[in-house]
Amino acid sequence: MSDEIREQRIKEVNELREQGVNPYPYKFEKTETTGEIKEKFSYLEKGQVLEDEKVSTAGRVMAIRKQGKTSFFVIKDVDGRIQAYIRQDKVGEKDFSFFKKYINLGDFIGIKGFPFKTHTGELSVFVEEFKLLSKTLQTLPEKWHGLKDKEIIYRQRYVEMLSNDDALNRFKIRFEILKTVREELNKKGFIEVETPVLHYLTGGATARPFETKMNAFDAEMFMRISLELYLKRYLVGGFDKVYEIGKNFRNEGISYKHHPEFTMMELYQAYADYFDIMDLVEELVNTVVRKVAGKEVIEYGGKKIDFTRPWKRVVMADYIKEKLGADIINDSDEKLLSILEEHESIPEIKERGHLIDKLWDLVEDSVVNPTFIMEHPTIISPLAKKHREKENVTERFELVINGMEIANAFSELNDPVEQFKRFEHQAKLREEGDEEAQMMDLDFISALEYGMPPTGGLGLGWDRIVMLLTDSPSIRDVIPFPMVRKSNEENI
RNA sequence: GGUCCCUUAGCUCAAUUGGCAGAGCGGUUGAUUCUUAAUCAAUAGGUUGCAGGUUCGAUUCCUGCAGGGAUCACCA
Repeated sequence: MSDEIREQRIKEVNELREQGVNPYPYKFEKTETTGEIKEKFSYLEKGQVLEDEKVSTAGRVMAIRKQGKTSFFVIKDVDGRIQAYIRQDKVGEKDFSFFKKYINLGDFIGIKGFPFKTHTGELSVFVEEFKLLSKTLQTLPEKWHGLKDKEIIYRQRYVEMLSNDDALNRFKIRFEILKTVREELNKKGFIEVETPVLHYLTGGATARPFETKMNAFDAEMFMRISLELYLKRYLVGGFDKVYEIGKNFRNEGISYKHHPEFTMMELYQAYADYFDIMDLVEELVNTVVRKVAGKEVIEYGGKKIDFTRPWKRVVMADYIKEKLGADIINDSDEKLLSILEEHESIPEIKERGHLIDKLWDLVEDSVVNPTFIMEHPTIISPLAKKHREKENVTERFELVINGMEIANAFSELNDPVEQFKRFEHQAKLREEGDEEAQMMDLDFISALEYGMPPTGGLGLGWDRIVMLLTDSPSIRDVIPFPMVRKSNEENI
């Protein structure tokens, strides 16, 4: 039982304290990461020793190969792993026997020494001094297969990260992507802003919200389902280019591409239209892919996805007509419904907007390479401006990659009277039982009445980009601490 | 929420038709001064997810529950 090993470790911790050794000391002067050492001394020849070069690093002990008067061990830090070599004749009998007795897999250790390359060519650190930095009481997962139990992986992600190097790397990539996005947008003059998470009204998307309560005002509130309506208020207020990267909360089902709490970026640029935003998102995502993947054609689930610019631009109605024969602009509701029925896809709510959404769902999977799907019908786009030339459609596009909607953007509707009418239609849908329809936000209308410049806006779900760039089959693989059912275990 | 599948040692996995619950890693003890999934010897570690049922006998068959996965529905 693990308890037995745990008891053994606690016994050792107590022994250490009795010997005047703190098993959880305060500090270690770590001057190099494992990666920095590897980079700096990779040029060494087999067997070459650089006794005058001093290095100091620290990390978690991931493997120990103890021998009589010498040991090899491997330490892991955020950069990777490096081997260390300790010998009794170098550190002395007392320290060496301490190492053999008290250093276990999983412990944190700090080492000082010099670099050398073994006879088999592995760059290693020859240990002159070491310090136990933190005792682990738990056993590590199996060293060869790593951790595979999905339940532990999701509930105790830290165990996956510490044992499976690819998990740590996956999350490093996630945050490198977000960092790159910020750098690129900041370079273009966008200002990163914040908006409230708790709303009285939800809007900006069609989704069921999480409900909560604010004690101070004794008021029911919702967690935000989008960032849109508050970000637009910044434009009314005088900001030209803003963006926010933050969590949205949608009280809907979980799937390989859906998670109730997910990371959304929204961006608004005054005086721009949806074509400008198309160029911007194409450049931004392409830059991120090139920087993180180092190439423009990536592999996802064995499939090639080509991010080379320019990306395909397809009118939504044309695409659906080509694939299904349905004309979402001119066909009657009855006709659209009958086509849906042919494909055994019947929406619960038989309102035209839902029929169109359903038809789109049927063809979405056939899009693999980055593609802009354009000109969505007005009826399913309550916040988008009417198309400047065509009837019944908006200046909107969605970026679709590998059957997933990655981004959604429009020339933003800034006519307050028109916006009010669109909200009224949404309100009617709500009354008819569509819990996902948007709520009437009169303060937002009021903001528009003060005037919002012509604006191009974008929403982009970065989790899905992270999936693509880490070849992860599920969004839960790229959300560090995904939602799990409340545990029954008392001691987890 | 529906349907199907999974749950055995800390971890990764076995267990023939329903017939003594096993291995590797990890742990402990010992040997070992260039190992790298180190090696060698010894050893501890189990209420087979939980609760019932069928049976002489259940890890194995049945029912319920819990957790997890896949998929469908809703959604991005």
